[in-house]
Amino acid sequence: MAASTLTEVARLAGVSPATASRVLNGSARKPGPGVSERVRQAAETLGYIPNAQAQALAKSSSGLVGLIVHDIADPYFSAIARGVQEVAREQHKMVLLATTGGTPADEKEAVAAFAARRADAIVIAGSRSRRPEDEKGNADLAAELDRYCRNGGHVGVVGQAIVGAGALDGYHLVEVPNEELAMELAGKLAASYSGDFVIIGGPEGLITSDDRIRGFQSGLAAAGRPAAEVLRASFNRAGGYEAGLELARRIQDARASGASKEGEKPGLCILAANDVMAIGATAGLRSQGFRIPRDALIAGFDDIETLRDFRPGLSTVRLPLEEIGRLATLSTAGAEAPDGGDGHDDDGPSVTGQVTLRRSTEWTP
Amino acid sequence: MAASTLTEVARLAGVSPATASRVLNGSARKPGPGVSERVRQAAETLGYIPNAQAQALAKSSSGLVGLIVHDIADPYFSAIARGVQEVAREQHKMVLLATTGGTPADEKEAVAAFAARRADAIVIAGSRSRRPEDEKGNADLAAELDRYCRNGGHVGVVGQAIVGAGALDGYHLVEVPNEELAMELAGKLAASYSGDFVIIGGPEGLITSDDRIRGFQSGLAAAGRPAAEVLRASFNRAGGYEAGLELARRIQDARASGASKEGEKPGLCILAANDVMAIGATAGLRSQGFRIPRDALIAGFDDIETLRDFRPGLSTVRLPLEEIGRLATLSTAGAEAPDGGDGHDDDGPSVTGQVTLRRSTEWTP
DNA sequence: AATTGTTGGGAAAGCGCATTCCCACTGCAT
DNA sequence: ATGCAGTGGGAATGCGCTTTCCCAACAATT
Repeated sequence: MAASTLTEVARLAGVSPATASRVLNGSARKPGPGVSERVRQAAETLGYIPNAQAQALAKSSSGLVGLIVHDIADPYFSAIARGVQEVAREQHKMVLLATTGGTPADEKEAVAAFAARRADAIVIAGSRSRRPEDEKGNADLAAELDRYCRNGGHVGVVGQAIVGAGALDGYHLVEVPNEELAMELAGKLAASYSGDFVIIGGPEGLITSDDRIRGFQSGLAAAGRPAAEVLRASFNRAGGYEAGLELARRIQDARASGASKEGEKPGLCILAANDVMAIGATAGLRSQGFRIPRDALIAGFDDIETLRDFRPGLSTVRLPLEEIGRLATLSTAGAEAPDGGDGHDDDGPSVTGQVTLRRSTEWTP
Repeated sequence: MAASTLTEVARLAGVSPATASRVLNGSARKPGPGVSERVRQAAETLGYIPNAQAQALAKSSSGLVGLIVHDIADPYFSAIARGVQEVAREQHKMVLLATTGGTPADEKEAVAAFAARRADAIVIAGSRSRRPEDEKGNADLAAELDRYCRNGGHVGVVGQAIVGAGALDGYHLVEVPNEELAMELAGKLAASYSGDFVIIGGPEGLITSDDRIRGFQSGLAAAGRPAAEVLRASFNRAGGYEAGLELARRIQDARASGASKEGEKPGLCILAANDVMAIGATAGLRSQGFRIPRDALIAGFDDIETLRDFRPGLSTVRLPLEEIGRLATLSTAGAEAPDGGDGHDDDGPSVTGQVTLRRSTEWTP
């Protein structure tokens, strides 16, 4: 038994398919009450479900919004996804999910797939990369997105503009002031802690990571501190863990050489480029017997919800992730904010975060 | 500029649409090499992207798999989602996401939407409910799913069968032995801890929660312990937190009345129905000055990845969430396992978990 | 009473593609 | 030379729906 069609409903109701379509789906023309009732009845008894594919084909609008993330199980992305999903729901759309691990080639493919499905909008979350080996991939991705935009698509971009994309309408950027917030965080920490800083960042070229690192450094510089060393690792918990092990080794060395003493003051303050790296680093340090904040201070970035109960409380920058997802999706919805401006998309909505200091950076001599 | 169509490509290549279709999409008939090359060229220069909607309409198979979760930002669901996504990717399908908060009415709607999009499969994760107020909703959901199945759809169900669904082919259950594992966990804890137990569960009627609670109780009973009291709260961090506050109050009372003394032994062992509730409860207890495991032991369920670095390490039951998502999706893929059986779907694949004891339940007198 | 709107409904033309026929042509055996 | 299977390509139909256009019936206007 195949699903029943509009035509069958129409036949059962004794009307034309056109009329059935008008009553069952929101049309401008409302047929008379008697006819409407008959059609609705027929649809009910047949268990009619409109074929969204056919509808999309006929009116060329699919009610789909595509979402591209690195990894849906990463709490950073799942929080954004929740926001996207919410807005989609409000707008009676469905979200199509693609996870790419951050590989531009995969992202390009995802965009193509979304374009093939004629998604009304694409939200692309997750950091772009500037690594030389990604250059080709980025160019391809940009080209694919440009094409999508030229064909009337809207893309909501989280964080930073697409590398190499044209200045097309259709792009809507939700800016996240990573650098400024990182600077603020570093500044606040520098005010209360006088020791060394070290930064744990993602691979070089990952824009979000680089922005935050740059912010950390400016914050330190503004406070009259020397630039911090930057440890590179993968932008996740595992990367943080490795970096944590490396730092544990250094603290041990410093103590062995008498440059620092246990219990005196924390050997260093670690600035991690995101929360999960910070947690990973903490785990790495702990595995070597070090404790936070006794032996080292540490701060993260994002304020991941699931991690807020972590002990000691992780100092971080709270980012309204869900809101970011919402805004990115809303911005694609066509309803341009009526700001009396140049007509151009005025850089889209922008969000801000909030430096949040907790126990992990509290040092009481 | 609208996206170019197959017909345009065909015209540019000087062939018929039929031929163009044959070369650009996998058809049984392969046109000659010269023609193929011309068509491919034309497609390239035009930036042709096939219209998936039209393709789906023409061959009635959409390449879509629908995923229903309560909340994509919940690490339990996002882990499953990752598994689903992986398999979908392997099979060159896309996943359509719907979040419902667990409301049967919303889930029914999601199923209808998936059916409308002619999704090849639906994976429904997230606990069903038996609450009386959900009865109507469940029946509707079951009816919708049944209809979807009868129309040839496949649905992968995580955890427990759909309440009220018919015994149709098309349903594929990935069983999770919640009760057995909960029993095992409770048993192991009862072996090393002689005090009182209390259970923090989700709302009554939530099947996953109820199964686990039942398992806890059997485990205690098997160890010769009295049944534990069950505190009901919402099945998330907030619910756990509230329950934690309540338990803090009780511990305080017990101490005030001299029934228990600080530092003597943990006042009780808390069995939470999932990890996030356990974390919430821990936070609640801590907010009142209590510490784990000094003042109370606590265990969770799921072994959420993000929570593994939590201190003290949370005793829990490790569930292969990602694998569960994978299996649920794979089971819908039509390739029935060739088990020499009754031809029926042999209960589908099943997974198991692993009791994992950590510091949160370690009591050293 | 004749004309002009106005309304409610149907017929038909796509939307972009897959696919089933059908036809012209080749190479081979007869 | 005639018949045949085999091959590469096109014409046409249909997937299920929306929408424009058209037509009949009726009410409202001078």
